Amino acid sequence: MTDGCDGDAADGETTDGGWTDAEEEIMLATYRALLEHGYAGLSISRIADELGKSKASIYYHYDSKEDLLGAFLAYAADRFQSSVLTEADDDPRAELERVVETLLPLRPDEEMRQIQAVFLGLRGQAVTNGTFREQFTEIDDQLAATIRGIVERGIEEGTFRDVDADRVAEHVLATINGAMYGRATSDRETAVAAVRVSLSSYLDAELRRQS
Amino acid sequence: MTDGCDGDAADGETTDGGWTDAEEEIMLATYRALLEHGYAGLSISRIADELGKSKASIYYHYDSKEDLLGAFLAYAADRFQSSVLTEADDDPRAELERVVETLLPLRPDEEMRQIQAVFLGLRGQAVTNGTFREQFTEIDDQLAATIRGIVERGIEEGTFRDVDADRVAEHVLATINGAMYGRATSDRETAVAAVRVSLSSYLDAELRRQS
DNA sequence: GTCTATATAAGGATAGAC
DNA sequence: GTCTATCCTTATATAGAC
Repeated sequence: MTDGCDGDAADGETTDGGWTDAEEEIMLATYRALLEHGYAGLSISRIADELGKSKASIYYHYDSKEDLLGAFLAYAADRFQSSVLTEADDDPRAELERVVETLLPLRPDEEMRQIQAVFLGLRGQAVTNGTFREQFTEIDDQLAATIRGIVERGIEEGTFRDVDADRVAEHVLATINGAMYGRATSDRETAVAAVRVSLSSYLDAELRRQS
Repeated sequence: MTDGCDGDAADGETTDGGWTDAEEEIMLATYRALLEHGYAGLSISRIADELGKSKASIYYHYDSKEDLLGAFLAYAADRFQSSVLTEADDDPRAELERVVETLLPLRPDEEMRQIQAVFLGLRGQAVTNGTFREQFTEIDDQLAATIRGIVERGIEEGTFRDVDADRVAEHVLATINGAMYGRATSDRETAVAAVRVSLSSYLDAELRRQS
């Protein structure tokens, strides 16, 4: 990578993360290009068009397309994960429900639909791209840890039964991912609602104290 | 499409489906090319290399790359679905477990891993490709119907409780898809086993008669 | 940091011979 | 049905001016 997450706070850097203004503009242009053309149709030319600058200016900031895409995935993952971690400290069951609603909203707004579409478009490449694969491994690891943490807290507080938190977390994550994936790659409109209902009743049955 | 699923049994057609020998060879070459280079690296040249023939010979059979890919997805879906439908008439709970084991094997052989990798690589394109999207909608519809049918049979036979078969089916499908997807696009090796255990205990709790 | 111009390769697709 | 040869477009990436 040309630049990216190094610590030195050079001029023009924004408050969050380690992205210069120019780099962030390129990331946003990449996002728009992905939305319009999908991963298969993504090119440096397209990104440059969205950016309103020349192709060469992109190569000043990133050594190659691969480099740029790696940086973009890190950028997107960062924003994706922080959107999930916006949680007040409710009771664990409500917190769990809010994580589900965040990742798998019953009525997603256009922005969420787009973010997930872009994300899943990239994730499809992880089948054959090792760098992407590593990054999505980390993303899922962190999501699973978040869910597991909530379940563990519920157990400690005595709100939940003494279940295997890891199993529950993996089940919930897989179900969310599967429904998210289905929503983004098919037109089975009623599926998500059915999964949401079933997932909630599963969690109630699995976690509620009197079994 | 140039040819494909029309009914007339022209010369050179194989027993199953509506594929001529030449077309099936192209499908197999496409499969190998996808395995080696992934969707992003798939080109007519690569397919021709795998086929051992010239690019032009492919254009004799298919009008365009898009045409070829549509045919390939239909071909792959056909083989994928028939692999799931290989079920003897056990009791419904065992049949359910075998569907899960087929789609989400604890120890997948290399062939299954490859089939799923290719499949998910294509599915990633359904985010932006309407034709693919329609085909995956149909695939998921049929998988859901298969699962739902087993649950309904169990209810009729009195083996299962009177649950909402559709909800259970959508839950199971989403969980399977999510775990399959995770396996193909990340390196979280223990996740599938955890999901399998959790899914089995969910089905036991949800379906067993005395609630 | 950004531009124009360009090198070089690969892509999809067709023409016409066999 | 398959081949070679070719057209045209697009892609990644670089050089060198400003």
